[in-house]
Amino acid sequence: MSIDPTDPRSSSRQIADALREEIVSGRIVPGERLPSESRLVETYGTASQTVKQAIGLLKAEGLVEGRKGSGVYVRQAPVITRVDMSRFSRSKRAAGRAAQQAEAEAAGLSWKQEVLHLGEVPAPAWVAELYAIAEGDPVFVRRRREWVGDQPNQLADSYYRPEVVEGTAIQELKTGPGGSLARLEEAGHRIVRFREQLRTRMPSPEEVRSLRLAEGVPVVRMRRVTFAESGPVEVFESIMAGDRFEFTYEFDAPE
Amino acid sequence: MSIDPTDPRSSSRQIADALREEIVSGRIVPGERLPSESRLVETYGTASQTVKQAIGLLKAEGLVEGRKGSGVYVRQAPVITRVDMSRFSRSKRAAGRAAQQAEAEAAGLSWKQEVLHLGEVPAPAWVAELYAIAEGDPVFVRRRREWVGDQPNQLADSYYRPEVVEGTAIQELKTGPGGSLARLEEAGHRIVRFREQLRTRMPSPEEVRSLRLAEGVPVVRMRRVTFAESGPVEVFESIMAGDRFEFTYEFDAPE
DNA sequence: AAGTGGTCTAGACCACGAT
DNA sequence: TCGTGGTCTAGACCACTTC
Repeated sequence: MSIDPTDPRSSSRQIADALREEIVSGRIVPGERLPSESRLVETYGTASQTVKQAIGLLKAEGLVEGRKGSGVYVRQAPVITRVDMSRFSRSKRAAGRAAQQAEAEAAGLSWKQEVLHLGEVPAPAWVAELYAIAEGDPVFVRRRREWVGDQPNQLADSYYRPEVVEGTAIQELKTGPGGSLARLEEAGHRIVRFREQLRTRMPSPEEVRSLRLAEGVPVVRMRRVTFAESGPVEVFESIMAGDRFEFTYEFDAPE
Repeated sequence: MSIDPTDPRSSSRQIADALREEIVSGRIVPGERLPSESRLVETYGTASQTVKQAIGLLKAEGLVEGRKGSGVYVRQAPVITRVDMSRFSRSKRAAGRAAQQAEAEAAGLSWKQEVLHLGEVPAPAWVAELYAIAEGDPVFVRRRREWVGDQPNQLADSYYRPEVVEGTAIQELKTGPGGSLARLEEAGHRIVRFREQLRTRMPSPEEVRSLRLAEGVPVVRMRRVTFAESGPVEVFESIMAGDRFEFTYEFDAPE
């Protein structure tokens, strides 16, 4: 229970490893407090900075989180939103409320979308490419933040060609029953196909703030293209809290 | 170009934000060195620890990496492996070499798999559930590490029911042309469907070592079930370097 | 040999939470 | 009021790279 100077691992690493072992073995359970910094300084006989660094390693792994004035706690597993292909089914759309909303409410959690921006912006390069327009050409964007319970879950941007959303509720605060896809279909764009692309990375400080991310939590960037028979009708990008989503895709063996 | 004590941001945060701005604006390009710590101490008039902490923030974001004895450098964008559903196509399998290998070599990079373990192990709970056997029942596992160029890319485990792989090359170091799926089909298990599940999180220290991950790089955990008509014939789990993969799925609009 | 980042010491002060 | 983590100071030593 003390630092071994012959160990090739640094002191802070030895302390971090010992604490991690306490956590993964279940001796300190999620929600429980770690020994206080001063306690750990006594235990290991190092400077307080060394203990702080050890705890910093565990924070960066997403294992613990500090609450100032209170202590360092083992993080609880968050509620996970399971995302799969069925969320776009026409039948769910017909049922009115958005699939994600129904899912959250079934789990006893509230669900809401907060509209952050609504209007025309210059098309980013990747959006322009998909719509075969020039970068900077005007596109209509719906930018919103989704909440599940009292936590922001994702920052989502939907881009449309202006002529496609002209006169539809997609330009309004509320898109109405069935959401934007229902409105697109009403406007004659029969939805036939989706393409989703996923990446992960650490968040920017701005994203940390906006999604209230704990330290050591990555984000997923999802980009989606929604195709009607005529071509892409919706281009979507979302930054999602990496610890609150799981993605499932199922497909037949291709020839 | 100095610390503003009236700014609500901490000193280290102000320094980190200033350096990040230099990076995202392109004034310091990928591969280039940040000003040295002592230089930054002069510039900002803080203690060296404060500069170290600022740089620590940028490391945790995956923006920069330290090379000891040399400096702190802006990270280069790594080579990205694009993973999509076509990698399982029967025609590619028939062509012999694994799809990922062909892709890497087309990009001028070597590709190899290093077999880490081969043999029976007690089934983890999630594997047992998929195979409808008891946790701890024996399953045959192929554990390997995949390299693209000189970098390890993923740690992959494939689990099989022992009677399925009995007498096949799946039990050997080399599974032969077309890989394990080709062998399963030869053994009469016609592959009909796949289900993939993705999550992201920060890596354990063990994973950092094994995948040679830089600080601030998350991992993706992919789980896959491969179905024959009779049911699951391969259960797969991979820990993938989050900065070296992009996942694409395409599917028809479900009813 | 000089410069670099990585780690550590031994303190200090502050804002905040719990009591 | 006291304990807590978060931030900072002003150094030190080491391993390593570069020259």
